[in-house]
Amino acid sequence: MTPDDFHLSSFLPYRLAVLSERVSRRLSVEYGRTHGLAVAEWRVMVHLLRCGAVSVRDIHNCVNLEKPRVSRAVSRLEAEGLVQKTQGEGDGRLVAISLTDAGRRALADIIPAATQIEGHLTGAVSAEDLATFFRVMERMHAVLDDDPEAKPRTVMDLDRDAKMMPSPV
Amino acid sequence: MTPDDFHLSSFLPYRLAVLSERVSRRLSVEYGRTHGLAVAEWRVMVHLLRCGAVSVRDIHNCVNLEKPRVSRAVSRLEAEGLVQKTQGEGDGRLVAISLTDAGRRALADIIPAATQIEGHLTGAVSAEDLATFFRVMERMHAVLDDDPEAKPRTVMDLDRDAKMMPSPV
DNA sequence: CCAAACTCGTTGCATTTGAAATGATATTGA
DNA sequence: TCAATATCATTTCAAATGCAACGAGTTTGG
Repeated sequence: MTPDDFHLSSFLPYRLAVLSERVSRRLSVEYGRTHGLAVAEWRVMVHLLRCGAVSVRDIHNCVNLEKPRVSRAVSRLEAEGLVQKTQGEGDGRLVAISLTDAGRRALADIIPAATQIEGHLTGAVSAEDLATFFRVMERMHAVLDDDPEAKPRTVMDLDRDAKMMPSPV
Repeated sequence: MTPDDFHLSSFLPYRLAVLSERVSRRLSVEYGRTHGLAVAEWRVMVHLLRCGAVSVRDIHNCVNLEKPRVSRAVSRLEAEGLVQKTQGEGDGRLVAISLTDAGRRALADIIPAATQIEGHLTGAVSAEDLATFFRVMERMHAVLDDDPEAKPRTVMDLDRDAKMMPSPV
């Protein structure tokens, strides 16, 4: 365990960061060039497509973005007419955020391109290896779930992955 | 391929980003709390441990950090006495950056802890699955290598991973 | 009924960030 | 030789980031 044997390029956290950042950048070239979106805005819009009118807090709890970041992303999207904010029904604090038609059109444009990029990446490996890949990712998440020093997963990520886990009693 | 079927939580780039960020954060709790280091500083130091006295450009080319970020990380490390800068020998532009004894001591302290965290993550899966995991990562990198829109890999990452690839003619 | 405690979205503020510009040095080519 | 070009590290500057604080609204408990 000599420190001298330690290589950054074979260190798991580093390798994850490098691949993730590279993939993320490649993707943002796509929706950045075509619609001027940044990562936060992309995540917000995709979430809205599935969940309709939701609050800032809800988005924050689902797509791994800090609250101020969601708030500002929504503001930008509203300024570009891709999203609309309406005062919440019962609770006066909540804001109901939803896609506009223009927003839906933008997504209809971007999602196929995003899916295609994902397809290029996943298409290079067998279905079996890909399944193993995601299983390993889930195992690592599970390790972090048990680590009090790690930040908890969002409900959404947990629910999604938990479906593949043995039911926790 | 209806856009409505699109789930963020099963989208590869998103999943990579979430896991990577979670792992990275967990790790930085470690070296942040014990030695006040940020990610950039950590990467710089680890690189110096292996490569001795090198230039800013060299670090930039190896550890996936923008040049200004390396420059600032080095300044901070120098201010804390973990690193020293000396004027390059032949070329007056270059700066030779190297670890101080205090820097080596700090690494001797941090690396075992970092390795342990990595071990927790990798220990949760079989060696075979882990090998598949890394192989899939390399395949995805290879896809991006062929994509003109993607940012090229650093020499170091490329060399490391290329070793596992069929020799390119 | 109302004050304390909580939750919501936003904003202030200090820090970080990266692209482009800068100043200094090296290299090239005429 | 010496201008033009290239490379190196740093700095500038505008934008992004995230923690903490805030004001507004809601719930709770006495």
